[in-house]
Amino acid sequence: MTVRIATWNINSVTARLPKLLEWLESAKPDVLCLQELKCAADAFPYEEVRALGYETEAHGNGRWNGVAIVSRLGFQDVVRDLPEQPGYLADDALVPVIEPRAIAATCGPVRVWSVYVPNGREVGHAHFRYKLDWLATLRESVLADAAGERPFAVLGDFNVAPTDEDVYDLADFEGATHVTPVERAALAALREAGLADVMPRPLKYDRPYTYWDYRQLAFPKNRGMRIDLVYGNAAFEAAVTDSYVDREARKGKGTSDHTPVVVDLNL
DNA sequence: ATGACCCGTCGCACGGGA
Repeated sequence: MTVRIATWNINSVTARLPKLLEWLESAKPDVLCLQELKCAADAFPYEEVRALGYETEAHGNGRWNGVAIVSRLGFQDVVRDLPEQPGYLADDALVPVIEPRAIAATCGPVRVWSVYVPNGREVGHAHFRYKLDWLATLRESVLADAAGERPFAVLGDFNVAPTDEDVYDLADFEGATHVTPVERAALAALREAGLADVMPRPLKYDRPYTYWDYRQLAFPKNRGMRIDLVYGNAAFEAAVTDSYVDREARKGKGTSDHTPVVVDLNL
């Protein structure tokens, strides 16, 4: 069977609902991993998505973060949060908060995690340490599936550009997060656990960027970053027939600042 | 063409995004 899997940081599923429905109808993914829902799980537009033939497992608590898996292949073994997922201790908080940044499910022949890795804010910030801890915990969480025979992938907004080629101008990122050796080492540790970076085709220009800032004409100027990634195990990678970044979804008004990454599989 | 930030919020600016 052919299976189409995609990931999209949608930057508010409420604000993006017309775009989401339009994209589901045109791209027809079998499984779509979403990040940055910015809504509570019970506020997800389940009915509108169901009308197009999809069920949803959502994990969110309101204002920030939030992840979901939308599937027309059903759900088994849904897991919310990474096992041992670290929380974030904000400056004015007494206890760390476990944020809704990860959800896993088996959909038909494939198991996926939809992840929204912490941003890190600034190198040296407590949020940066949180980001590294979070990625290390992600690695521990996927070891068994990564080594398994079943097609498996981690999809989402990793908030790390894996190589210098994955940002429009390295000089603009001097001292910034998303490109540091320690963040990239955390991705390398995921690959060493048995996951491969499934590289998508760009549909225009030479690099498959997935994010362009809203400001300063970043999209028309193609000042982008590749930070939305698909990390698949050997069985997943062997089944890939195509992968591309759907930059069309970034055009016009009322879009997310990220655009979907699509992977086609023959299983 | 894709055009100079956008999201949610007990807001009337601000934190967060990257």
